[in-house]
Amino acid sequence: MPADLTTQTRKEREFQVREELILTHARRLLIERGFQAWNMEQLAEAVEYSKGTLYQHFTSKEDLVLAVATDSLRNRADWFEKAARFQGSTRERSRAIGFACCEFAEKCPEYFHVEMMLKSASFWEKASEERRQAHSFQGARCWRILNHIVVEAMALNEMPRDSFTAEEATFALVSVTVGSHVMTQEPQIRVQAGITNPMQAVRINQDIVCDGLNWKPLFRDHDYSKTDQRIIAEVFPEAVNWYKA
Amino acid sequence: MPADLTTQTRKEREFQVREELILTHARRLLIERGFQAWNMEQLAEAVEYSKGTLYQHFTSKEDLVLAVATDSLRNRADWFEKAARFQGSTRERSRAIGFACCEFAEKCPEYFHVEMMLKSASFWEKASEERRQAHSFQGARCWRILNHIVVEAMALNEMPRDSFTAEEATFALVSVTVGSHVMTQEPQIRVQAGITNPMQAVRINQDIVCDGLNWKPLFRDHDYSKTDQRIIAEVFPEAVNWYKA
Amino acid sequence: MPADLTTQTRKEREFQVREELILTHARRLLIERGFQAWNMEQLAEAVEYSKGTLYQHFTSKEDLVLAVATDSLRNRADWFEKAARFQGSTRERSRAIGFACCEFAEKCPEYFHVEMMLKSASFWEKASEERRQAHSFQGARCWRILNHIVVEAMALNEMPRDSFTAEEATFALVSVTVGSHVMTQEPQIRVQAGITNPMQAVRINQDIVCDGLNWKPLFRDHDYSKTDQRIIAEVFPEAVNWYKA
Amino acid sequence: MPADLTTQTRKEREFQVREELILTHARRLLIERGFQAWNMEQLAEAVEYSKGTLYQHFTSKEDLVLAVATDSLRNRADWFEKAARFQGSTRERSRAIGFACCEFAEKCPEYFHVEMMLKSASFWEKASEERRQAHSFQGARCWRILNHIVVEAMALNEMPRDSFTAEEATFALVSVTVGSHVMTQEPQIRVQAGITNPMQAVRINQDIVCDGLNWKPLFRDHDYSKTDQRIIAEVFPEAVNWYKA
DNA sequence: CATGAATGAGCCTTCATTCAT
DNA sequence: TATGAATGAAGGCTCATTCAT
Repeated sequence: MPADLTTQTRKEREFQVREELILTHARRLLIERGFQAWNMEQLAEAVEYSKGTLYQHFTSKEDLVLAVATDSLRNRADWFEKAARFQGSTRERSRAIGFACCEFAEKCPEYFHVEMMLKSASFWEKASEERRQAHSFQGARCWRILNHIVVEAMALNEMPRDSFTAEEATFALVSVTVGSHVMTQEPQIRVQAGITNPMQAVRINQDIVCDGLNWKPLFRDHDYSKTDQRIIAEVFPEAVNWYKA
Repeated sequence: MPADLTTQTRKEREFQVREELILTHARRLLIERGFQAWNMEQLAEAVEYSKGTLYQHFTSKEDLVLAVATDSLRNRADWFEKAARFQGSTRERSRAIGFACCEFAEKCPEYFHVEMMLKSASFWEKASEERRQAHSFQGARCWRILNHIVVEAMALNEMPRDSFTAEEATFALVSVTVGSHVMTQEPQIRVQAGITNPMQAVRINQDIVCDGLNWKPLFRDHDYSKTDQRIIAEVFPEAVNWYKA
Repeated sequence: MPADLTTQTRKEREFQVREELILTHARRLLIERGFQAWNMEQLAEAVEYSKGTLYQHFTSKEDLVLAVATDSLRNRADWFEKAARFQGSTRERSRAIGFACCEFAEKCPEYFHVEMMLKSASFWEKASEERRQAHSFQGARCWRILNHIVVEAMALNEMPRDSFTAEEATFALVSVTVGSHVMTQEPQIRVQAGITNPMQAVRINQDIVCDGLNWKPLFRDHDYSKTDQRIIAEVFPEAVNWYKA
Repeated sequence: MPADLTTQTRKEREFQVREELILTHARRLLIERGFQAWNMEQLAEAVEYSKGTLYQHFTSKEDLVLAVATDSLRNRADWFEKAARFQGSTRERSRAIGFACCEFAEKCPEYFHVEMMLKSASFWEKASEERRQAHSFQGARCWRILNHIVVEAMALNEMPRDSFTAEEATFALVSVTVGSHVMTQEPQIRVQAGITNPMQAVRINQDIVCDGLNWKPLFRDHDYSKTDQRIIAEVFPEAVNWYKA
């Protein structure tokens, strides 16, 4: 193996490692303080590199934050994929995806802190085109995976196709999940709703929507505890923490 | 009646009028540009008062923005109250509240632009205690109104009480509504879900959740178009715009 | 006289005074250090105002520097105008304008330091449209004044019209003057050319060009010392310094 | 001959070649963007060497730019020398040098972009002593060549020696040339003076000055078109482009 | 000798907030 | 009470230069 090839590979590896280090610390700051309440100087100190080095990886603060968000989204899509491969009925698989959403909220809480930045035009303008596309791509992956299960459910007559389109059903599931996570973060709402286990609350809402879509077998007719145990064991063995809490 | 008392009262009236003027323009800026992309100078110009005068009404930019948000929330609670007085079954009244949510999203779009700020600790720290409480108060009003209808529905056996608690049901409705509004704003989601009428999409999701809660009469068993016409006519006569679109 | 009018006027006056103070110090820095070797912080310290105040007068460092340059140009045009009103033959009046050029170089040396910035596109982009136009306007004034004298000289047959156009003649005078000032600043050239009095050197060159244009009465046929004394006495009584040196 | 000496020589040759490569690209950047709007990184990319290598040739960006300028100046001096050897009267030879100036402006336009930097003390401080001297040396060469022709013209009574000294005459020619090039670059001046062919405008001004110096035979008495054709053919056969334009 | 990752001083600009008038 | 000039901290980003490999 030629020396320069090794060198190249090592440097690339180091570059990758450094980029991940930066992303990790940026994610932490995002979780702890949101977007505004930290600056590139502080991040540089945290990663023990200089500001200049940061800018060799990312073209702007926004570009960096978008990269964090996209990373999270990639995780989510990966979890979605794993969940979609769960052996079971379509409703059981959608349930597995529900778990994936909770896993996402648990492991990538910063995403919800960034979400609104993603709606501001000025934010996107400051990010590089490359990262914009990467983000869209991961978003589309998530949607597609869930949508395919819904389409299959309709094909198998496990969900009626006369009330809602597959897209409406997918949209309902996406909406209730995002909304539940958002609401779950509001201290006041938690008090009023008497929520002690946020993830549980999210999953209940997903069940309500699935039942509302008449996705068989209905939650109110069926005991999903066995399924849940299998999902945890087979798909998210590391998820016990939030599931038990 | 002493002259100075009259003066005082007039001054108070003028103060009120000015405060509302400021809030109106701040709301507009919030809608048009979000939180960052305008400053107190520009707001002062817009209201044709000086910056100093602005600070006689609000202790900081955050305080001002929170006041705008609270105003919106007060509107929402007011609309909820009107909707709750609608003559009809509990499900019909919840439906009226669904209308109120859409009315809110239509008339107070800035609220969604401010939402994230409301989650940042540093934001709340800069607002006055007075406004923080006012905000919480209006939030609680909204919750309570919807919650009462759910409780009543359960009392009347229009919604089963064995599957979910009243709080769970309320939370599900709140979550799906917020989530739907949020998702509805994402261009990519709109494309993927084929959404042309966002408000319609929100209301479909509310129906799905209500059906999921088994709130009778179910949407899939019942034609609500007459109810909807009545809601519009009796509660939101001015809502036609977004409803027709 | 209403109180607020007085106030207004006083504030405006103060604003003007401050703007001039800023320009004066900026001019000094430009002379001493060129464009790069000072920053807005240092200027702010020099004028004993804050950076923010600087930016209430000028939109950028470039805008400020352009304002200095335009001020100088305005002076030049004013001096040109005064010179053009000198009582005498066209050649004598052009001679008076030659004095004005020297006066300009003496009183506004920073202009030559800024000149090249004025050729960089990125410089102009950062200045406000308003100042760009003001600069062009003063430049055009200078040209016009000199050009009119040349045209008149041709009309009176004091300069032949068969060799060069009026514009060519004007351009030659402008070029030799600018070039002489530039070259005069080069220490090496001064040594090689044995220049002790730069202004004198500039004026000799102007004479050479006028003679080259065959502008009567020729320098080599005529003693202009009386004219020069009159110009100094009547047009630039304060110019003695550089003239005597 | 020892092996390492050969190697050394080859390495030296390569070093030279690389230095020229760097200078060539730096000149291009100077022409295209001036001094500020490019950085060492971009130059390194352009020459396909690393930044470190750049710094083995030049001690700083300023040092590098000065080297470019000196190179140009060396060209100018070389062209002056060739022109000075032109067979003809002194005035014809000065005419050939006028051509050389145009050739210089055409082939080394970056020199005019760098000129101002050369006046800033901070620029010179950052360049190496070696390069500073090299630059002065080439500047002096140019002056000397022209000056010798003037001296000779006076010796031969082709130019009167009673009006101006040889140095004054040389200085006038240098000044008008530089000034004409500078003015010729100003868009506004070009418009006002109706200049379509900048080089032509420069040469007209040189003629005016020579006539002003009474350098025989005068331009207005003599047809120089034959001379010009010879100069082009014999001294600057490659100059046709700008001359014809 | 060549490399290019790492550095960090430096700069322009913004804007919420204050306070003398 | 209303004003708006003045403030100055803060922050994103650049880039010439260095030096370990």
